[in-house]
Amino acid sequence: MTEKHSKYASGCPVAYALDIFGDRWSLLVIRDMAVKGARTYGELQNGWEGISTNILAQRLKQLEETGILSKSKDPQNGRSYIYTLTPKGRDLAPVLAEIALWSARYNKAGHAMTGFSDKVQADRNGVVARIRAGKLP
Amino acid sequence: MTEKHSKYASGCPVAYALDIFGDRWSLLVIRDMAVKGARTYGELQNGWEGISTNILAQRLKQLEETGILSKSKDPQNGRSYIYTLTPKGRDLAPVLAEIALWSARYNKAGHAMTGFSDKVQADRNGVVARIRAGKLP
DNA sequence: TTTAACTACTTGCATTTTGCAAGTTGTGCA
DNA sequence: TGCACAACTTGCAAAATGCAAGTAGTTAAA
Repeated sequence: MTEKHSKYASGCPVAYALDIFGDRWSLLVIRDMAVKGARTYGELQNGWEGISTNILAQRLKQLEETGILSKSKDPQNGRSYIYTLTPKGRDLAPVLAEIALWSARYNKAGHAMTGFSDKVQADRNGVVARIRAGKLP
Repeated sequence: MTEKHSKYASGCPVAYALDIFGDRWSLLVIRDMAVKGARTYGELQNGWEGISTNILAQRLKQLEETGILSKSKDPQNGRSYIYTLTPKGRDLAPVLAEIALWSARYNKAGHAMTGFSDKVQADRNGVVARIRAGKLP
């Protein structure tokens, strides 16, 4: 990471948020943790389409620095770490939910993965509440 | 533009959305149009912190291609064009609103600009409805 | 108790994207 | 006819990204 983020801070709430997750991968990392329950580096890396390992490491570091997630040693497995969303990270649930609703409306092509869109369409508030509580949607 | 978007399409709704506005500037362009009523190239360029002119042109083109906005000649001024959000673009209002709510909660530093956060906090659904209707929040 | 395998990264380098400054095109106005 | 405005385009340097390979600490097997 060369920059410390917040190059563009302007006081605008949208700009503040985009400073933190306004890139290609950050929200996907958050989604994988919130929606799919990914907790380790390996789960995040092999979870999907394919983020480069160096970019994943960089994003995890940034997201930790900005308080979206925290990192701790796995008590069960000494060679593994566990990444967990903080309340600040889990509170992005409504953002994920609204994005999913929007995509469900306009992406007529296949909606695959976890059926997250379906869940949100069926019970948006329940999904948000569960993620906020640290549970799977 | 070198890429035609959708490099990462995976069927996931979040990934679909990020293909369209998952970068540093797209959502800020949409915000300026939806929240601040920006309609011309010049208004978008001088609106804020400073997007490069070539990047702005590229983003407008991509957003037009993906159906978020449309471009037409200004009947009042032959040397100007008018950019307008489509329904697909205006339907991003809930995403903007939730981002603003999240930022209002976690960005203790100054919230400036239009007071969008305040409006959303006071009347989220009203703000969303007005943007969806093509009006200012 | 060496050896292999796992897990989480780093490093180097080529490619792509971004940002900045300057230039171009097509009106409209004096 | 000349100048200014509005919307871009172009060229190039800087930064971010992607890919492949390598490193470090830990565990588990031989």
